[in-house]
Amino acid sequence: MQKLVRRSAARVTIVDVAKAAGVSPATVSNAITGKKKVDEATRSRIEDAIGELGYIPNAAARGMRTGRSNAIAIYSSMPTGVAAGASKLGFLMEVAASAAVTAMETNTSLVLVPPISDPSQAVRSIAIDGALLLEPLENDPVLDATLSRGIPTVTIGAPIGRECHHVDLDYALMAELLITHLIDGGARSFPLLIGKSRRKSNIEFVKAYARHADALGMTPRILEIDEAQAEENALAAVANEIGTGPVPDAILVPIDAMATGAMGALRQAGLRVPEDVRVATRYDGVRARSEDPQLTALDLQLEEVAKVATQALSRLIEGEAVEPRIAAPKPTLIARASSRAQPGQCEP
Amino acid sequence: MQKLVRRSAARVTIVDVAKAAGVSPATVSNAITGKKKVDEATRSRIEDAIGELGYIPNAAARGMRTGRSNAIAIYSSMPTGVAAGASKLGFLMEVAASAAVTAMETNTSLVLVPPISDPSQAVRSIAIDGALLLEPLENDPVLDATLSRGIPTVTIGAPIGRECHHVDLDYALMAELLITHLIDGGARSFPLLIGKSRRKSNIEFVKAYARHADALGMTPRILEIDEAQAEENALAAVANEIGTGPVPDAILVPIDAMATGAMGALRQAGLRVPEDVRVATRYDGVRARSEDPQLTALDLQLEEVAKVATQALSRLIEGEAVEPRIAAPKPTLIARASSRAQPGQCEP
DNA sequence: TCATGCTGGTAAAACGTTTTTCTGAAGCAA
DNA sequence: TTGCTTCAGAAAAACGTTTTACCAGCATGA
Repeated sequence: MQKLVRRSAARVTIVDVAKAAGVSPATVSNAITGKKKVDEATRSRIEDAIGELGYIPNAAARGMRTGRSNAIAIYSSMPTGVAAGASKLGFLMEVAASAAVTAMETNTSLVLVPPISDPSQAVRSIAIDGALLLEPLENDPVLDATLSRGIPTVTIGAPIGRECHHVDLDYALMAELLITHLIDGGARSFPLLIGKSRRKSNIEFVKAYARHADALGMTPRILEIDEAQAEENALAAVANEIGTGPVPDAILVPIDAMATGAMGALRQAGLRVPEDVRVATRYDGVRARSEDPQLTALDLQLEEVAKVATQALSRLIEGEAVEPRIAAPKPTLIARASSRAQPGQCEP
Repeated sequence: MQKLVRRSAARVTIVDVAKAAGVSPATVSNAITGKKKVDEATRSRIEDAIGELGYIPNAAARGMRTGRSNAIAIYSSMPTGVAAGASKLGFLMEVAASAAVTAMETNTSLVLVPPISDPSQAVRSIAIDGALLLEPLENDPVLDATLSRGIPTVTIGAPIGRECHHVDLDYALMAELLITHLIDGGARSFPLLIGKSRRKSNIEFVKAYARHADALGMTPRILEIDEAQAEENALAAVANEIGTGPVPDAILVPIDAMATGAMGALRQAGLRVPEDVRVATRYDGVRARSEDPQLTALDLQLEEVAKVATQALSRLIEGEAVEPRIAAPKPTLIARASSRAQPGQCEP
């Protein structure tokens, strides 16, 4: 079995090109970057030489001189239990895909930083011009790291207790859409399963839920779950909820990994969805769609969200003035079988 | 509305640290990288100084000197119609997620290169030590670019007509699993919808299909579709197929975007799945799971595939000898409603 | 005593660009 | 002629590391 061997490609540098074209390296640089005018004749000689020799600028050297890397990173401080999950897809990857496409428009590449290990470590020693950060925590360590290093940062979802450019996801509206949908369908007694970490999304959902519960005269049941083992913990919490009190007529469970767990608990208890209990979640990912029945969720327009975030980051990197708050597109409801209204449940 | 302003963080360099610790920059470098022994006392002085000053090595400068960037890129030459699609997820992102996690284990970050625009351009001017490439084409331009630059490359799925390290996805087995599943369920007349690009996956599926058709005495119907508009083209092709000939009892459509199109065509024709026509696809992504009924597909174990690919690339970058062919984990069938056997279809 | 080797360290070169500063030539007006 | 400006380009500095070559001191062994 033959081994392939690595070619040790005696690198061709800008001085090789300069020699071949009979000019100085500075002129070659100017011809390439277009920062200074070079004569048409010399430019074409240079371009010929470049083609001839197959010259490719050394990105590291360029980056060292200019202080730019033409790369941005995307981070999530969500534990892998949520961010990854069954097929490692989800929120982070969906945003990343769109961000990568948008970044490429300004000749920037996107570095994917998986949500593991020491985040401040992950920020060090990666050459990036800026960072996108998903759903920051209060005192988010990644945000600490990027901001203290002076790296332009845009968070997706507002940060808590500090200033940072962010795309302001309208969590209040998300909660409103889901809660009124459940109520409109007849739900009168439904708990909220939510992450216990201090994130804007969790906080806003709790707030909206509490408000509606109050207006409805419903005893609020807020089950706060550790996101690290989202699915298992949610399953246990729902099983416990069902076992101890009256069976709820619906469950609001924004985080999709927890929704999977909740569905599991309902199945185990022999409860039918949506006939006995109706379920709604927030993120319309692979989990929501592959449940049986499929879960009602929101179209968060993540593609657009990622796009505006990336564009804002781009401008920030260029040193342009950017409003700290960037509006996000409005989410819309995707009603699916899991929350279909049940006849006879509709009166208050 | 207040504007946030970028801090111009007067960078602290290795010579600042050296001065503070009363040693030379070389010694600081040695202390950090551990490449040469430095006395315990001096090392701790250096570490104190680093902490004090908040020194962070400049990745670009380091990269320029060492020729390493500690980053790998992942490319796909699939057109966006397939690689991206409805929610921009899929094959590429699933592999990317796992690759990112694996890469991080060797302190390497992963650069996500979206499948757009000029691929050879995308390879230039990104500082990477190696590349992963999904399902290469014959004469793949990305592969041309990386190999000609001497960038260590591992493809996922074998390349065609040239040598390159690759994880050898067992397309023949994939085809076998799906085809025998359909046949075992009673299918006797089913076309193959496949991409027309020259990729190992397409070629192997055609080969296996032809072989089975021959053994079965079935007239082979191979519909080759342009992957660029996969969903629309597949819909049209299936609509045409149904309209012109006898209605098939199944459809084999490996590429998930095409499966979505096929399902659409069947719906429009008023044909039921699986009662009238049974459907099976290959990649078990969001498309397969969100169809109604959900599509039979394969568990390709992409997480593991990405892991072994990334590890092999890692070794390649380190200059270790790596076998050109890396075995992939075996795919398994995930039978779902879309291909459920129909009573009365089982006799030949 | 001398050669030898080890240890912990330094000075300086090197990496490949971009940027700053400088220069010579040409053009033009007074 | 002189002085001033513009232009295309060159020389050299600079970016922040790592690496190479070297050195002084000290121990070791013959």
